[in-house]
Amino acid sequence: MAKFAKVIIDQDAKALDKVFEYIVPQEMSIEVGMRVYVPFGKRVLQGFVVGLSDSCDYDESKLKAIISMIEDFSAIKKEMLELMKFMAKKNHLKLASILRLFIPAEMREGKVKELFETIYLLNEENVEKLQKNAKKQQEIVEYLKIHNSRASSNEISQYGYGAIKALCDKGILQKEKREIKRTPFVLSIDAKKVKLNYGQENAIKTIKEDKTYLLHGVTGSGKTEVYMHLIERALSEGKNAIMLVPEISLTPQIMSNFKARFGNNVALLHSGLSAGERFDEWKRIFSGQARIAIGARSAIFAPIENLGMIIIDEEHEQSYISESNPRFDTHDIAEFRARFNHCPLVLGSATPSIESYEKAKQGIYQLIELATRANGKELPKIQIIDMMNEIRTGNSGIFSNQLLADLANVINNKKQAMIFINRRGYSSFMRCRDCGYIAKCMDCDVSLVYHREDNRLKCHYCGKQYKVLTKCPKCGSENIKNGAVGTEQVVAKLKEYFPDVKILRMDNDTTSTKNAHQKILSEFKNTLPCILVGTQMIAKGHDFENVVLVGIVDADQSLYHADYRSTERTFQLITQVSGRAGRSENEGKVVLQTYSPRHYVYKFASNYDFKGFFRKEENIRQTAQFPPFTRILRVLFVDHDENYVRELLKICYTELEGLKEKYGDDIIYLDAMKSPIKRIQDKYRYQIMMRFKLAKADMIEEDVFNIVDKNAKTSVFFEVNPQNLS
DNA sequence: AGCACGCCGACT
DNA sequence: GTCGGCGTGCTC
Repeated sequence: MAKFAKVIIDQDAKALDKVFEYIVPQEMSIEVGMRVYVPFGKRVLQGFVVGLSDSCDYDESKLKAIISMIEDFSAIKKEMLELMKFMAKKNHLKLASILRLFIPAEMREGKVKELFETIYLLNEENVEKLQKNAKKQQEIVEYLKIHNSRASSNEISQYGYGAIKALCDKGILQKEKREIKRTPFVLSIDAKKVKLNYGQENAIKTIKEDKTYLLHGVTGSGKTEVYMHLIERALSEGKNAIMLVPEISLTPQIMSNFKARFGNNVALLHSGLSAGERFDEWKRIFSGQARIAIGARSAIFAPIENLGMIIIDEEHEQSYISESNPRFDTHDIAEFRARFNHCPLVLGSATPSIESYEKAKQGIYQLIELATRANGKELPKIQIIDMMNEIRTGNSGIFSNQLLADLANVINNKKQAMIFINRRGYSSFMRCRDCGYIAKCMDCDVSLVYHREDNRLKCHYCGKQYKVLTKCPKCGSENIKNGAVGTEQVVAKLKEYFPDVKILRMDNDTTSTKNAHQKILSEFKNTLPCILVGTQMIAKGHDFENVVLVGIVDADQSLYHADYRSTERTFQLITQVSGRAGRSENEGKVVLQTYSPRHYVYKFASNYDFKGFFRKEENIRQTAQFPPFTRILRVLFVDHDENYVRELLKICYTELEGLKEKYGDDIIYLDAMKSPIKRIQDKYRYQIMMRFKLAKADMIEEDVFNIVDKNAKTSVFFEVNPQNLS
């Protein structure tokens, strides 16, 4: 029996991000991976046993003993402990925050953040008890007075735990637990058997080795059927599988297909599950009752042993990169687990990411192509409309004459159309027409977006809501209005042209509840003629046989974003959206409206020429020295205290500049700046952006981590090849 | 993260 | 003097 245990305390603080050692009581049969209660200072905390040993590195006389085991089994399996080490090194994350990804929130005592939130209420009667010199406390009270006498704990935690506690003791603040409810998802089941074509058969035969495959299949080529066969084969060999899909395409259709095929062998992990349901699914996987885990990003952490197949569908999707809290790329995790289990990893997409396709080109991944559609149908024709030309000929509206004519045609034939808009809310600012003032969020340095249905202004970063302004706070003018077009306005305009036609809207606002999503889609399915207006989310996986026209209102939206991936994203978007038209015997058409019709992305996208696009884009990235030929590292400093972050930024930057001498032109770029959104949730954000050549990238990264770690007391986040900068 | 310790300004 | 706020440091 081992005498000492190495324990990681389950607290997300930088100062605690190390291994603590404890004595294992003689009668306790502790195993690696178990969760335990340990004495820590004056408190009792939860911890993870990550190692056992007969010797200890710390002063033995100061060691305390483990109090008890939380469960009598190892919640963290060996593979996951290895994964923890890998992630800590690769993404420079705190150990406890990684371990938390591996178990459901339900299991962690009092930490079910998603479901509970502590709210502090101001008790006006006791305010006179405030002491004059208690500045922090006064600030808290001020803050609450401005915010309707209520605030969540993370809104006011900046003022210090001590001050909050003092206020609670005096009765000036009252604690309240608020529950956030979730609604479960309903499944309808219908099984389908499809005959495979040659390409599909070939793919299945090829995918069997311990390596990574890139499955490039045009829209409608039947990738899902390939996935099912691969999973089936893994099961028949006594092995298990994980399949990842983007959250947005976790549609009832896909889920019911898998449920119908694999029954109770499947555990579905999606955001619609309540904490309890999620825990139940986790337990089914953990105990081996469920052998297939299907879900969004976080399902890659499912405690499945003996993996025989890992699949990432729509591998190019942004959502596979976690952009908050523990930041990681799902591809890396999947790669790790596949190699650990010696099984195939399949990355599937109709529009692979440039990164992945480049790897395939270099032979790191094996490329498999599905070039024909399973139903043998042609892809819909894409017509590009030059909107500048429309303006020149006197049409300054949202819709081109061509699109209007095609829509009229669709309606006459009692068919359906989808109108795609490239962004939610569509920057509907509230602006003063006299002085130019724009309504902004108090805590985040961004403009508020006007939402018509509840007539409110919302911050898309922190979710805070404000009443609509009737008077400009700056100049007092009453001439203050919301500008620009959004999904709502497109619907309103369409109603003017086609007053008798059913027009549905689907975006983040109309689908805040899970069932709303389904309701809109089934209404669309059953209405002829009908127009569905929506954002990104109508681009994914829904098959509607009566859709014969897809309109892309403003394709350029994602194009001129200051982001090296924006062209790639535009290509993906167009391909994706176009795939919605003409799914069955009806011939489809796509009308693409743009203000820059000569941009190369439209030429390639309208011909469905992925390879041509890849060659062009690859060339540009290579000459401009962008990923995948270089690596971008963003170091983000976040803190309530602006002076502190700025000071920290300066110190780190100066020291990082020293690396230039060491690495010469392996460092292409280094600069320090404010984050594009300077403040989120009242925390200031500054960043250092670096770009370096691949050859020495790992070494440079390591040095950067060390330099920043040495200087920083608070939260610093590292992101490799960040997606969107905010 | 959360708790103790200790310094320092305000006030009976 | 002493009460209590707030910065600092430590937890196996």
